Amino acid sequence: MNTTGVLSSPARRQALADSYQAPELPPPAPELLRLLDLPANLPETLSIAEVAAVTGLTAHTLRYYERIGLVEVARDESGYRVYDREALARIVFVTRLRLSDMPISTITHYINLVNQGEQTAPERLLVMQEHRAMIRRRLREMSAALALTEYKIATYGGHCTP
Amino acid sequence: MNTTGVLSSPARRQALADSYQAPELPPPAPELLRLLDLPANLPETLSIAEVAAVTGLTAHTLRYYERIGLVEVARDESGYRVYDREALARIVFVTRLRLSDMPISTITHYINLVNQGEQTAPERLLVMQEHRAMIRRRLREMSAALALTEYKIATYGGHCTP
DNA sequence: AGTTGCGTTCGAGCGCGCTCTAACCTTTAC
DNA sequence: GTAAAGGTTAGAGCGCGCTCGAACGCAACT
Repeated sequence: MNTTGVLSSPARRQALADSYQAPELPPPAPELLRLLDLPANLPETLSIAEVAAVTGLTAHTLRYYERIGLVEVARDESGYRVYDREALARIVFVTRLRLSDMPISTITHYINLVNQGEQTAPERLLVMQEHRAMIRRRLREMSAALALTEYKIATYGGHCTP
Repeated sequence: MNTTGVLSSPARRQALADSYQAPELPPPAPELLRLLDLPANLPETLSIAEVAAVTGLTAHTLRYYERIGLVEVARDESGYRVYDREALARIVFVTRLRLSDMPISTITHYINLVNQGEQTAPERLLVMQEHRAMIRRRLREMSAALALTEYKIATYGGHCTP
């Protein structure tokens, strides 16, 4: 039973699904890109299906993220998850880091530092600086691979010699 | 017994290892970057350890790549692998594609097309065009993640809200 | 001749990041 | 009332890309 009046009604679910496009699974990256600028007209709290709809993650993955301690999610009287703005922000943050291939272990470490308070700021800075170096390296590698791919396309098939 | 005179002597192995830096495993990406411009003074044929030294892959991985059909490698009289220039080029090519996160199944498919001859050029082109689109998407995602990381660094730690 | 080290094959194992199943409960629609 | 749709947990399973172990062979050095 829902006495708070904030849980998802079918109409609301439908509206959310419509306004953010139902996630079609084969190409997952486009809807993940939406994360980089989330719509501002979101309700105060969201159900797990709604978070899944706006983030492009599956409900399974959201439960998994909670299980491994990446986010804490409140429950209603029936035990259903209730994602508030903070929880959603955390999910979005984690998803962005995942998009740049930060290992979950590193994200967990970083979030543990955050939970420990402000005195861990220097170590957090270090984590992010290392991550920046990794991203830059990967950007270089991907750019080189893009050049190779462009070359292959330009030569229309070509052979297996680089 | 080695009657060809091309197999690795300890001195040659040493020289190769010296001239290309022994691979130190914790950060694997730097030596993989070397692949993007291989040194030109390579011998005609290489042993598996030598290929490992110049590519940064492990001998285990090289055997694995051969096992799954990504490359064919000749043997000497004792059954040892002998990598000629063509095999090395293939390994380098595969490694570049892997660096851009092309799945091994796609690489296998592409290489099968190459082995089937010139009439598969159109399909190969398609494969590469799709791969290019994937690389471009990933470059955008990584750039966005870089921006987030720079922001975190600029605000020195910050919170878990993006 | 013996030791050391690089090579071979086959097959199992592993770490990561999900992904799914089973069994069960709550809410909503008809 | 009943069925459908969505939620819960705990735990197993999976696909990928290696990675490693075992048992053995060959080669070079001393």
